[in-house]
Amino acid sequence: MKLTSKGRYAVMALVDLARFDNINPVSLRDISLRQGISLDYLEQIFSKLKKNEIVKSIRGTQGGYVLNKNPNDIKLTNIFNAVDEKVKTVQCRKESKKGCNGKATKCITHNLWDELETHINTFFENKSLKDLLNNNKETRV
Amino acid sequence: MKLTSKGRYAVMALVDLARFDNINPVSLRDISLRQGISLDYLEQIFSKLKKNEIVKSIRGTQGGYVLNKNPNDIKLTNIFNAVDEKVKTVQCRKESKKGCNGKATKCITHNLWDELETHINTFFENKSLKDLLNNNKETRV
DNA sequence: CTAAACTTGACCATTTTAGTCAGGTATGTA
DNA sequence: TACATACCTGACTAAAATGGTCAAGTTTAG
Repeated sequence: MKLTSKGRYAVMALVDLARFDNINPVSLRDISLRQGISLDYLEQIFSKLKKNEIVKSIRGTQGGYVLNKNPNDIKLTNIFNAVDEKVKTVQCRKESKKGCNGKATKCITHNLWDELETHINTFFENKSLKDLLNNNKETRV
Repeated sequence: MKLTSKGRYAVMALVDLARFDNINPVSLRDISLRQGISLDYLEQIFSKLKKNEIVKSIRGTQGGYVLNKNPNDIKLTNIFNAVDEKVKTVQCRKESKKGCNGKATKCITHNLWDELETHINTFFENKSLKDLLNNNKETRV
């Protein structure tokens, strides 16, 4: 059970972005340098963030990315959904007519995994980019 | 962010085991049939559960596995640790002298991932095999 | 003495991850 | 108008993790 780097980088990059975009659009090159994330990889990530209307892009010299919403309205859920970081605890999904593992009934631990999934997702839904900014200011060296 | 089948199967198998081992040792073949998990794969899993003293084995005909503790004392944490299902939200670990991503300081979202890890682990620490048995009886069809 | 069940370790195909690479296109500035 | 900077897109890939299988045992009840 681990977080993929795509999800982690997306959040790191957005926190970085949120700290600088009051002044100017922030270029991926700057984020890449500050956060130590490959530029090419960042481009993939931001392409998805843009499709999901979390950021806006400004082309040309002095261009870059800007947040498309208030940091308070960008939840971790939104970010993770955008980059396909999904919480999956069960293989067996609702769509399937069968139960779990090809059985007719739900597997005996089905409720547990549902509960776990909800538990994690709740955490993501309650954390916004704003929270991270505040948290970061407080604990920053 | 997904649960691996090793962790999921381990819990399923133990719940199954807990329901039947009052009478006799339970053979992996039976669990395999009831839960639809490959016998060979179950053997790998139970080898680890045994090393971690969660189950005991009884060899020979009519042999099988038995719980080694009270279901109330077997937490999800114990099971997951046994089969190497670990919750990993950060790459950067405490042992490393460097910060995250080779930087000198902690990455800006480090606290977040630590918090998430704690959040998930708390869930695992508070759930015992006994809870699952009860829950299962209540909701079983 | 033999069948049922545990034990161990090697092996492997597939999928996912975590990127790289190679080309573009748009636009502000000199 | 040139050109540097930055976004944009899609193909490609090495390495790791996953989810097992296979083979060859050992132990013990009946």
